Amino acid sequence: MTTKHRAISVASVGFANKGVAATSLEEIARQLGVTKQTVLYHFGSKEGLVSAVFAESARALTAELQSASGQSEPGWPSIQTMVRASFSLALQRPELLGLLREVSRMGSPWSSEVLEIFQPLIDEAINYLDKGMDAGVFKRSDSKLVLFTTYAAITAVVSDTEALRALGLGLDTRVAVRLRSTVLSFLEAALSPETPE
Amino acid sequence: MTTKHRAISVASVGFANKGVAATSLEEIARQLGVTKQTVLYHFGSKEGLVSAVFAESARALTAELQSASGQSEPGWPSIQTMVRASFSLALQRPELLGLLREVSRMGSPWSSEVLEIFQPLIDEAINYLDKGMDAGVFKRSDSKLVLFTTYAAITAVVSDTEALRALGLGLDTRVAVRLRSTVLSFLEAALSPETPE
DNA sequence: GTAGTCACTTACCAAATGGTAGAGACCGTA
DNA sequence: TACGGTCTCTACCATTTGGTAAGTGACTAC
Repeated sequence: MTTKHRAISVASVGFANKGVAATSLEEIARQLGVTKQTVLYHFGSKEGLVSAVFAESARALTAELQSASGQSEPGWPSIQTMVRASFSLALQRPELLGLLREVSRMGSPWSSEVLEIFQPLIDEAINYLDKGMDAGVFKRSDSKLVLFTTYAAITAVVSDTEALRALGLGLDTRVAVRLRSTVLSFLEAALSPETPE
Repeated sequence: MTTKHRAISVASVGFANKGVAATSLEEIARQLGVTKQTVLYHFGSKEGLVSAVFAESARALTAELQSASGQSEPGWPSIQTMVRASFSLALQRPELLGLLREVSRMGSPWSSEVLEIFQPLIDEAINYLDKGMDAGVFKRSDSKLVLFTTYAAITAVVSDTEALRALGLGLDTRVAVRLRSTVLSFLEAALSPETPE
């Protein structure tokens, strides 16, 4: 892997965990085993590195979710598939969701730049839900806020780890599976037209 | 209001919105109309200011929620009361929830210091839910993760405003009410023993 | 063999940051 | 009037930050 690629990878983790402002070029360079100037050589400026990190992460994240979205039938099973994909992403590449949250943050200077990459995926999701509701496959509900709540719960599991710890839980596979069940129950209650029981 | 109090108030907003690292003493002082040294005089160091902000905010937040928790009967109505109180807090003092999330963040240096203030409130909530489940007032479910999901949804509304914007929503009263309904439906589905309908 | 490019270095620099030292203004008390 | 305490200021300081300039070695094309 080239230094440039490694730099993006290392910076992703730093930016996601501590935030962009609190992650210095020197710190990133040290982890790479090169000098700060080498990082600047590859990206021109810190802003250049930040853009590269966000662009690459957004690309990877959409690719991952996009590939999951085409895999199963419309209706409840495909929702399960998407949620499962999101949670396995949360465990395997937590920094992707961490960065998503960093950019979703109030007043983030990169939000417009990055979120427009996600716009198609978001629109697709909302459309999918709304059409499902029109067709009677899903119960009528507030699709945007159902999506937002799901987003919040999933990103929280990688970002709000201290809150999890305060509940006596750590971020591991078992907890992730339990939260996945909770989220799926929420979605089932919000979307399932029959009352199962 | 004294300069010290105003400093805490101004710093709260900065820390909640941009993060502690990205909010400088000079910036805070400028908003107060004093010099940086005046701020340092009152708190000794930036770390001192940070501690004061977190301590004061944690105190205000617990007080607010504590007072709501004693107001209504055990069971479903009291959950409604708590959720309503949280949402009105989100609209009226968003920085309190923003700071809570800042401290819940992975690897936050202040988490232990602050979250232990919340520990009694958290324990009380979990206990409340578990007892309700034992008594059959609530459906048996994963109380900790139900609480965590609710926390995630509520804090997201003040912190992930860019994500809300990407959904075509802004943070206003109407959206907050809609999200509150969504959260309450989730809780009702997770906790209500009878299947209403 | 030499010109050129790529990846990286050392040597600096200006600005911003948190922090210290000391002095002046105000205020109640003796 | 003098005194101690509180609050704020000006004047510095050391460190860290992102960034520039210039150079070195390796590898390639002609």
